[in-house]
This record gives sequence, structure tokens and C-alpha cells, in this order.
Amino acid sequence: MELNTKGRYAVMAMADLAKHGGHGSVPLTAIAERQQISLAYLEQIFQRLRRAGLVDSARGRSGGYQLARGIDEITVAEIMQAVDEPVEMTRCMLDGLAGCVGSAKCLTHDLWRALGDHIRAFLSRVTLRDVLQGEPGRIAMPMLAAREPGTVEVAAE
Amino acid sequence: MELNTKGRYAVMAMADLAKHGGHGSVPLTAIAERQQISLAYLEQIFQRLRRAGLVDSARGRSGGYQLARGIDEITVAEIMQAVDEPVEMTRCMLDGLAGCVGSAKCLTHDLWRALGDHIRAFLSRVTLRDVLQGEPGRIAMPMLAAREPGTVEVAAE
DNA sequence: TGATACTTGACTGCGGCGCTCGGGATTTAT
DNA sequence: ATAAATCCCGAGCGCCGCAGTCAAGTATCA
Repeated sequence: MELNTKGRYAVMAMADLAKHGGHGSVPLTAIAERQQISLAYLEQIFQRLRRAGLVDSARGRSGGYQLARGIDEITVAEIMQAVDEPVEMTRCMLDGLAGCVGSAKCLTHDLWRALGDHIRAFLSRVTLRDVLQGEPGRIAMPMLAAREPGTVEVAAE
Repeated sequence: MELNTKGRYAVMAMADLAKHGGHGSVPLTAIAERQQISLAYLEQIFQRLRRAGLVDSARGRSGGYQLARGIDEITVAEIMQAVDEPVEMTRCMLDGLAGCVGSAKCLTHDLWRALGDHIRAFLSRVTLRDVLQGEPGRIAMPMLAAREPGTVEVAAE
């Protein structure tokens, strides 16, 4: 279960932009240097971010990028969706039941869908401000304590 | 953001074992056929499941595998942990801050840790029984509604 | 007019996932 | 006993796509 660099870099770069932006555009060279990401690779990523409407670009000298919205109005989910292929856990999700075993839904069909939904829900709740502030209380959200096997479960809700 | 086949197959196979087990051992050939997974590949996976203590094996003719515990006492998290590399979102998790940018924690350090924790917590709450029953209410857990950007957030807890 | 920066698309190395292969050990049916 | 069925184990390998490079162009400003 892995996260690729495109999504990771995108969030890092957007956080950097949120931190060092505010007055005018920030050139990619600055972000690349601070975050130690290849400039050419960053350019690819920002094309997608721009097309998704998450950043505005300014060309020419003293150009660069800035956030298209406030840091409370951009979520990590949006960023990752902009640069990554969709967060899919398995192929049976793609079109109907095509990838499922034989005819019917595979036994784990609902599980993977629920996992995907869960991840997306989590990432939808985290804004750029949350990331910057590192707010553990906000991000960690201990509402879901891990349950040891054999323990009585607490009803959801 | 992707899930690899080892984890997926492992859960599928364990669900199959839970469904068709009960009286005696189930041979891998049966699981391989039902779940459409290569037998040789399944064998690899079951080695790990056995070493993790999740299944018991019986050799020889009419041998096979059976669950080492009840279906309420095996979680999806355990299964995936047994066959997969750990669910890590980034390299900076591995040893301290080694993979982080330069000296300090990267801006997104806490975020990825929180995401990993969250996923593990979710998977720790789902047992084999839940998977078999497909219980959407149990698995889906609508407790975390996705928040639209701009909406007032509800305090966690 | 030159420097800076974004824009675009094509190209590529290579690591590791996903799987195969071959051989061996053990138990049971007959 | 012998064969068949099954688990056990490690080595090996094709290929795809991630991660990143390269080259050429366009816009803007000092």
C-alpha cells in the first residue's frame, strides 16, 4: 500500500506555496530548491495543478504561481486528485464488475470500496492550513481507536 | 495511491477460507480456482500468512489450510500486515527524519503519518466476518462525512 | 534585448511487482 | 509400497509504469 511521489510532491509544493506565498507569485525554482524536488518534474506537477484550478500562474520575469483560493479552501484530497490517477484500490471498481472474479462481485468488493471512500473522506477533511500548522489534534483525529482482536467493538456513530 | 495484489489476494483468500472452511483443511487448489489466483503465487502468500500465525497448515494428501482463529478474531489489518511491506506513506517515516527534506521534518510529515495511522485504524476494525457479510453499515462507517471546501468544520470528538 | 519564468510534449532508465519454475518433503489413499 | 495430493522453499525473470530528463517554445519584465 503505497503513495507515489507525484501526490506527495504536490502536497509538499502546495504547502510550500501556502507558506511562502501571499504577496505575489512564487517561482518554481524557489519551491524546487526548498523542497528538494527536480524543477522539471515540478513543472509537470504544476501543469496539472493549474488545469485543476488550484493555482494561478504568471509568466515572464517575476512570474510564478500562487494559490487560486484561500488556504482553508483547498484540501489535500483535491490536490492529490489533481495530480494522481484516482484513488482506486482495485480494478473491479473501474467499470462495474469487470475486474471481479468471474461473474459476481468478489468477496472483498465492498471492503475495497469502503477503504477508498474512507481515505478520500479523510483527505477531504484536511486543508492546507491544517497541514501547515501540523495540528496533530486536527489531523490525527483519534476518533477511530484501533481495536484489538477479541475486544468488544464500540458501535459506530 | 495504490493497493498491490499481494494484500488484495491475501484478503480474498482468507475470506474464501473463512467461507469454505470449518470442517477440515481447504487445499490451495480450491481457493486458487474459486478466486482465480495463480496457485504458485498463492503458495507464496500463504507462507507468509502461516508464519504470521493466521493460518494452520496440514501437509500431505487431504492437507490444506485453515484459519488459526475465529473469523471474528482476524482483522484485515493483520492479514495485510502479514503479506505486505508495512503501510508507509513516505520514506521519512522509516528511520526518524532520514528521508525528510534536509534537516527538519518536511511540512507534510505529520500528514502522512496521520494518514497511515488512519488507514491502519480502519483496517483494524474490519474482521473477516465483516468482509464475508459485506455489511455495508459496518464497513462503510459513514461517521466521516466528506467536507466540502468552505464548509464549517465539525470539531473532532 | 536579454534574462527569467512558465508551457508543452516526447523520451527513457530501471526497480520492483507479479508471477513462473523446479525441486523437495510429508502425509494419505489404495 | 507406491502413487497421488498437498504443502514448502528459493531462485529467477518479463515487463510496465513511476520518476525524472531533455529540448524547444512562449510570455513578461527590467
